[in-house]
Amino acid sequence: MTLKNFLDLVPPELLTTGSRLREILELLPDPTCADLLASGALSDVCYGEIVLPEGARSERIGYVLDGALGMEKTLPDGRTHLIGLLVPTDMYGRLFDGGSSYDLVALSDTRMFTFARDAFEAALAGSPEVERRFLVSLLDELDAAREWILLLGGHKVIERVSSFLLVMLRRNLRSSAARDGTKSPHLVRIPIRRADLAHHLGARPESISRALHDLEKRGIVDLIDAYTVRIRDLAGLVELSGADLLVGIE
Amino acid sequence: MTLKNFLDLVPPELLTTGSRLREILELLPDPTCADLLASGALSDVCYGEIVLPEGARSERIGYVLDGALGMEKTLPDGRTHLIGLLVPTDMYGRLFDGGSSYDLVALSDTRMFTFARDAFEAALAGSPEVERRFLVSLLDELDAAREWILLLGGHKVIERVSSFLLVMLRRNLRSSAARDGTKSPHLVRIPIRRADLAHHLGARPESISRALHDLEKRGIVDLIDAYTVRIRDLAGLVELSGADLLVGIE
DNA sequence: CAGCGCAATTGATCCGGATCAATGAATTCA
DNA sequence: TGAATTCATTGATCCGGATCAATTGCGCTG
Repeated sequence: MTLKNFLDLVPPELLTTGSRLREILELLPDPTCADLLASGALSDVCYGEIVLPEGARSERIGYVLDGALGMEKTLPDGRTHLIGLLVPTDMYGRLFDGGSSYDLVALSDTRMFTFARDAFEAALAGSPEVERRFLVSLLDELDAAREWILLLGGHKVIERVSSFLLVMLRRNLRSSAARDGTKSPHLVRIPIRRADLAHHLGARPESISRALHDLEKRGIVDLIDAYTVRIRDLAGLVELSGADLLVGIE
Repeated sequence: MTLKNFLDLVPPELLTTGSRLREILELLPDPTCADLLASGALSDVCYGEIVLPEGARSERIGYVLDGALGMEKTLPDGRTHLIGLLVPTDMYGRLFDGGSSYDLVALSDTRMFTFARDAFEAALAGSPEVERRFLVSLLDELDAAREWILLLGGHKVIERVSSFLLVMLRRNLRSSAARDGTKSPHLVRIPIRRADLAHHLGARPESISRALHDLEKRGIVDLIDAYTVRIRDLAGLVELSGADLLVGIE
């Protein structure tokens, strides 16, 4: 696998500013980069599959291309909690350290590109510059977690649903940015099922459904199908979300 | 300020395994360590004071000695959300990067020890070993954020209050560990006011109060005063919290 | 020591969302 | 093509916690 092959494989809109991966790849000296890509491989999983169990030290570092992965924590009494969501352009795999404290589960059929962990670590170790870049990507992750906490802080379900749509919209914009001056109507794809979304937002599927249809009745969104929403009134959505999740959407 | 003076100043129970600070200090070569400590200073703030406003690039790195700081996000409509809590042994100050996306606010009268940011960065830059250590401390922070998400996922207020008490208990134990075989009765100090705690747990002060007194009626805790709780039935508390936040206790 | 002010607690009421139950839409399979 | 399965949606009811309104308790200050 060469850098060129890789760039062909990965849809270009997934390698723009949204991700640190491209920056990292381009900072690497040729031989290191080749080593890293040589270890790369495509991987597909189906809904419900456990990509990486809690505590396991992953031998592969992954980059989500399509679909969605959930960070899922299982409580002793058998219940589970979703504590995070990985969508295209997100990476997973804990470097330089033990396993994570949650299962990584596919929340829809998902395609990933994975690298060998040791090749990745070698690449980072070889360049302080790159390691610094990786550190910043960790800070990003921390921000994402904090944003999630903020989202969960919205007491009413409709607030949380609005915030969620904005988070998703922003991610879409970030990854498909740059090209297409054609101000495409704000289409948001919800990559997971109602039950999982409800779970993620600390609510029940019925409440999510009602909230979405409430938003539609208010003229703020159109529901295209269960997994697709068109945003008609961005300002109204922001208003409802209460938060400043607008950041990054002009 | 020398290493010895510093260690005298800081209560020893705040420099045990709970914190990465000691590890970092001890890894540093003497001159670097001296430089770092030379830049150190004590700092006290009162309830409500803003330690570090959103977006500001802090010139000092802080280490909380006593009290509590809150990471507070202000929404455009004026409401605020607490998205994190810093208690003794926690550090703050974003290295190698811009400001954070939240205000840092004192939630009680708080004492910190602070270092100059450039001295701290220089110390890290001088040693990959130390930088690696710092990276791991970031991973810890990420875990803490995820734990908080998990806590907020508990739907009932009594679950969240129970989880909160367990989180606090564990932190106490971590920092006062090692010495005192005298299994002190599990005393938990709540370092913040009811209103802030409620805010933090996504509830109202009245609900927090009722939940705590409910716990007392069930014989699970004794309420010593508004800021102190004795845990009588740890297993019962864990049971109620639903989560596995027991990790690290006993 | 009395009075003030703030925070915590307790009480009463109301509403959002969980829960229980049923229907509708879409996909799979015989 | 029709039955079975799986989700999403809609409807009805109930409860936990928000909200509104006092009351209690404690540290300060006059």
